[in-house]
Amino acid sequence: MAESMKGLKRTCRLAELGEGNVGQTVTVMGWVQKQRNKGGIIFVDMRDRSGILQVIFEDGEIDSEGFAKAEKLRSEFVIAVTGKVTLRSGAANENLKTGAIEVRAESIRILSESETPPFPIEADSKTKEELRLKYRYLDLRRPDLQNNLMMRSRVATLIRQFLAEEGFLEIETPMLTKSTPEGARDYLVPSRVHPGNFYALPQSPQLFKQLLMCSGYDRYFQIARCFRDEDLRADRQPEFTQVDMELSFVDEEDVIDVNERLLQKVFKEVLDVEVSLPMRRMTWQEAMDRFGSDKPDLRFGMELTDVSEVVRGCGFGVFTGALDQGGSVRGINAKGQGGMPRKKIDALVKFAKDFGAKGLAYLAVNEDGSYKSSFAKFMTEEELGNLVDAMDGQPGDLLLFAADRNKVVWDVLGNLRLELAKTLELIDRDSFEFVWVTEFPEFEYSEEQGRYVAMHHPFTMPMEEDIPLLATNPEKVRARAYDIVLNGTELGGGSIRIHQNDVQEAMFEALGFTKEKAREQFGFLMDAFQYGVPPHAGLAYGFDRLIMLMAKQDSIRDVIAFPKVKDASCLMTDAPNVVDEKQLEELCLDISGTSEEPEE
RNA sequence: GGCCCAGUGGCUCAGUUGGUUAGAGCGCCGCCCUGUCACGGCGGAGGUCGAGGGUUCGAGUCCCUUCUGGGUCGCCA
Repeated sequence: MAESMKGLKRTCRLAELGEGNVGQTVTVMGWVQKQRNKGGIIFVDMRDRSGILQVIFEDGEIDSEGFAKAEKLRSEFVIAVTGKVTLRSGAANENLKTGAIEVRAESIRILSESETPPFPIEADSKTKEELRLKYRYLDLRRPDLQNNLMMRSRVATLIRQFLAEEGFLEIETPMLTKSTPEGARDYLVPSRVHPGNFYALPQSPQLFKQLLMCSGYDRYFQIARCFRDEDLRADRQPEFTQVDMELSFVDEEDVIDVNERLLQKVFKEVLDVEVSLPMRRMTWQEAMDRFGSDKPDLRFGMELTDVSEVVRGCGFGVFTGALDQGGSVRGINAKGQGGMPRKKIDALVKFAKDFGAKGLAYLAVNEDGSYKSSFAKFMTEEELGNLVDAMDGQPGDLLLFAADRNKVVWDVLGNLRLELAKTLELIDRDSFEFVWVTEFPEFEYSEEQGRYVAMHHPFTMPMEEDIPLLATNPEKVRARAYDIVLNGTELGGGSIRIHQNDVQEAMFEALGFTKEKAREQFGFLMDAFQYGVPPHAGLAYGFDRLIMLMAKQDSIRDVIAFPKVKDASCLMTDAPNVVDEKQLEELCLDISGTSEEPEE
């Protein structure tokens, strides 16, 4: 039986009470975490988003009707209790923020009863995510998710506050916009008024924010929802949130400066973590050479070493073959892992193959200075010695080598480095290592499309000295693009934008766009640039990833209220789902070719 | 689309070389208990072993297919 809360007003949240409130009469409301009935005395732990508070019902102190209600309380009932805050006469509970006090109930109302929940509502849940997502509204009651979402709100507020103080304007851009086939797949929305035509949900507000610069808004930001119809990962959802910004009359240093101060403030105020400025920077080339990744995790070492010159001309065909093809031979030194059993090494080889390696050469330096190696027989003692020296191999070390095209070598060793760090527990979970990665390549070659595609996007300004290479040597062009990387995760990225027509045309040409195609897709932007465009630049953060890292979670699902699962469906709402025939007719959509329909 | 992992009472798990009636902890239900807070005591209910097929005298266990969820590669300008 649900009672009304008429005439009652909640005094405060549960865990906002403390020893300073002793003696006050309060009215508290919340969920029953746990009822402990000792016979003539009943303890009830109440829970809300602030925490836990113990309420005590003592026979005689509360009337018999009230005591009877307390007896029937079960987990997740919603109750209102009026009573006096007192110091506990029994032992304090040191595990509880409110552990020194309790509320002695004088009256109680059961505002809502509850079925037994399908899984316990508690921190550090061991329940399968599948079930928790089906009952997400219950999962969201758990303290860890509540803390994550409260942190998320706090960070969003701080970002708004900081950027407003820095002169940024928060401006919204459309959700229903135009499909741009470059990049990720779009989510499409059929138009009823224009049968056969589609809006696209934005992959990012990129073009609109550049137009806002054209319109003179100077400094814009938005906490924007973005959509990409690609497969999910632990850190990828089909809809996600960007902190998106764009600035006029600035260069890299201006963008980096304001963002470093933003991150410093957020980490200080939310986590009490001091981020020292300026943050480290490295070029893309350096990041790849040293860490095999454009988002290096700097919490540990184990850097890559290029041994191409050391092994050139040696007897091992795998090494020399890679060099002959224009590739490289690089290695990492797993310090002290020389005793790694063969089985584990084989697992590493398999791991490497998953990233495109044809194999993984290894050499263990035994304690007596001899070698155990998959390739020693192909090389002379001297060649081996030089190689081990180049890798700083000491007795007890395990040296791992990849030989292939640079891209494969980086990919393999970069991932191997992360894998080893994880299994060898080299990573300090409490440290936050920021780094700006700069001077990305402007293009990468797409085998699938048989042309160069923009690594960032087609409006990214090339480095001035590389502009002449656009037409002749696109793969050598470096972009004025920068990523902010935290602990091996790409937190955000941005670039200086092209604001000159001739450069933009050269870009489109390098990308294989015809004038017509460029006009068709980006005509409005090109037109806008005819009417006075300020030099501008910007950056966008993956907000979910930022919160995930700050909250020390492994998946952005843990910092998103209602996330989707791997196949982009929602276990709670069952979206996406079939729609009425009538809706399809209005949209002139014929789905008879699909086979997803239930059979019977 | 490929590869890997998982699926056994409400939850988390155990279950041997295939062999009686599939177990445990927590939760749930009932009774008892006036200082508990992982409360305690006594009693009890609750299982198509994800689904389908196959091998076998016999399948939770072996084989095939499939579903669900997770990780990852491809993909994600």
